[in-house]
Amino acid sequence: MSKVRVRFAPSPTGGLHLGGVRTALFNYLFARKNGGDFVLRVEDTDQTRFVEGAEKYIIDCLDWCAIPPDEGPQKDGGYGPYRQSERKSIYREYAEQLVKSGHAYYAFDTPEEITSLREKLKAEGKYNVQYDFQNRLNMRNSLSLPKEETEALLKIDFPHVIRMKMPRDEYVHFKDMIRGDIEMPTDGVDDKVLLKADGMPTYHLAVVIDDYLMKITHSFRGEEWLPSAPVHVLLWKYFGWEKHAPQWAHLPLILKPDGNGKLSKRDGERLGFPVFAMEWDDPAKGKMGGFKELGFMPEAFINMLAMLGWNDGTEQEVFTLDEMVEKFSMERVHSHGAKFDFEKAKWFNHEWIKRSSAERLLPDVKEIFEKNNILASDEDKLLKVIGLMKDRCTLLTDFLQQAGFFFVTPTTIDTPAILQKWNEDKNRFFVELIHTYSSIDPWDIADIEHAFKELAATSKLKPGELMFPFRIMLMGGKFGPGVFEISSILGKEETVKRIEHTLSLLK
RNA sequence: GGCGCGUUGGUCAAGGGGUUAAGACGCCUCCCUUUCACGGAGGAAUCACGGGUUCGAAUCCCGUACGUGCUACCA
Repeated sequence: MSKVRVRFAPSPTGGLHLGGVRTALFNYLFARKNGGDFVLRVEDTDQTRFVEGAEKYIIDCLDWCAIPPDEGPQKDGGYGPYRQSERKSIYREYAEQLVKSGHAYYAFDTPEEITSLREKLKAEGKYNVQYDFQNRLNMRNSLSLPKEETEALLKIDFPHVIRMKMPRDEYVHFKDMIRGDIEMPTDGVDDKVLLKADGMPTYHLAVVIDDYLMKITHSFRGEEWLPSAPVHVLLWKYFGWEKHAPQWAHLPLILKPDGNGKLSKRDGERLGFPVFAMEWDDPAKGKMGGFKELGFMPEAFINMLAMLGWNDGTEQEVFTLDEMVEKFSMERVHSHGAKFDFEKAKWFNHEWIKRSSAERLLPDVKEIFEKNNILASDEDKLLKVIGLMKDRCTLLTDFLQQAGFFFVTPTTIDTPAILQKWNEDKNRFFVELIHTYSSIDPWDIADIEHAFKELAATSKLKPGELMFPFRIMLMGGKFGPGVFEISSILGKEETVKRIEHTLSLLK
C-alpha cells in the first residue's frame, strides 16, 4: 500500500486558532496512523505575506502541541519551493494551459468595474450577481472580446486575471470521507479567479497544483470549503490528473458557545477564553492570549480539541496522542459542527494535571513560579508539593495560589478568622507548641501530628479547634491539604517561624 | 435570494429498525474530609416538527422549520 501524504496549510494572518490546530491534529493523526507524511506548508499569499514571524509562530504552536511537521518551508522534503511567491511561474504555466484547453479565460475587468456591475444588477433586483455563464459575455474578457483585442491587451500587459470557465448544467460528483457521496450542481458556482492580477494564485488553483505536484494523497480541510469542492474536482479533471486526485474530508466547524456562527478571534475576548494555542500578536487586533499562557497542558489541549468532533465510540474521553493515533479514523469524525465549551476544556486540563506525574509537571510549574518571582530551587520539595497539590489544580497557573505558600511566606494572614474563636488558652498552646516542635528531630509527619495532639490533650483543648488556626498560621488562609502534611514539607524552622509570626500579629 | 451541509438533554455525545435512549461537562442533593479541593453515591434534563414505510422508527424516505457554511483578484 502506498504511503499517504497529507498537507496542512494554515494562513498566517489567522494565527493558529482552535479550528486550525484541530485541522492540523486530524491531518497528523491520520498520517501517523497510516504511516505517512504530514506536510506543513504555510500559505504566503499576497494578503498574508506581510505578517512577520507568522511561520515560526505556527511551527512553535504545533511544536507545543507535540505535532511535528515532516517537511515544509523550514525543511525541504524534496517538493519545494514551498512558498507561493516562489512558485508563481508554476501556477502561471498551468493556468495558461487551462486557457488553451478552453477551461479558463483571461479577464480584464477591474475590481471597480465588477463592483459597479454587481451594484447595478442588485439595483435592478437581479438575484444573481455572480461572474458566471449568465454574465461573463457582458464583461471584458477573452471570451467576449475579439481575438485581436485580447492579444493586444495581453501584449501591453494590461492587468488581468485568469478565470475558470465553469460549465453550466453539470453535476459534479465526489466522495467525502466523512459525508460519503456528494453531488453538486455547477450552476451555483461562479467563474472563480484562478490567477490574480499580481500573478499569485488563488487557493483554488494553488491547492490543486500543489497537491498534484507534491503527491498529496489526502486533503483534509474545514467544512467551509465544501461549496468550492466542485471547482477543485473539475480542475483535477481539466488538468487530466483525475487518477491522482486526493481523497477529501471536510472537517466540521467549531462554533461559538452562544450560537450564531463559527468561532472567531473576537469571541475569545468577548466570552473570556482564549481561541489561540499560544499568545498571538495579531497585526490588526493586538496581543491575544493563548491556552498555553493560561495554564493548559498541550496534552489536554489537543485531547480536548480532538473530542470536539471525534470520538472512538467508547466511553473513553482522555486520550494520549499515541492513543488517538491508534484509535483515529476519519469515518468517525462528525459531519456537523460543535459548539466550543470552555468549562469542558478546563475539565480536560484538570484531568491531565491529575493524571500527570509530578515529574512531568515540574518544569512547567517551575517556569510559572519563576515568572512570578517565587524561588523554588529545591526540586525535591517542589516535587513533593506538586504531588500533594495537583489534584486541586485545574490550570497549571493554579499552582501559584495553591502551592506558592510552600516557598514564600504568605503575605496576608487571615487573622480575623483566627480571632473569632481565639482565647488565652489557645495562645498558650501555640507558645508551648513552638517549644515542643523545636525538640522534634527528625521532622517526621507522624511525630508532628502526635506531638500536636498530645499537647492538645494535656492542655484540655480540642485538636479540631486548634488545627483551624494552625492551618491559617501556616498558609494564610483556610484551604489546602492536611495541616501536618503542610508542616512536614515546610520544615521545622519554617513551621515555627510562621507560628511565631502569626502569634505576634494576634497581639 | 441561490446553492451546500447539518439537527439526540443547556453543552460535548453513544446508539444507524425492537435499548429502562450510554457516558462526560455544567447544575442540584447527600456522603467523605474538624478547612478547601479531590473522591464517592444519587437527582433533574433529550431524540426539532409533520407526514409516510414498517408488526415496530431516535434509527429508513419525503416535506417543513431551525442552525450553519459558501455565494471576493480571503483563505
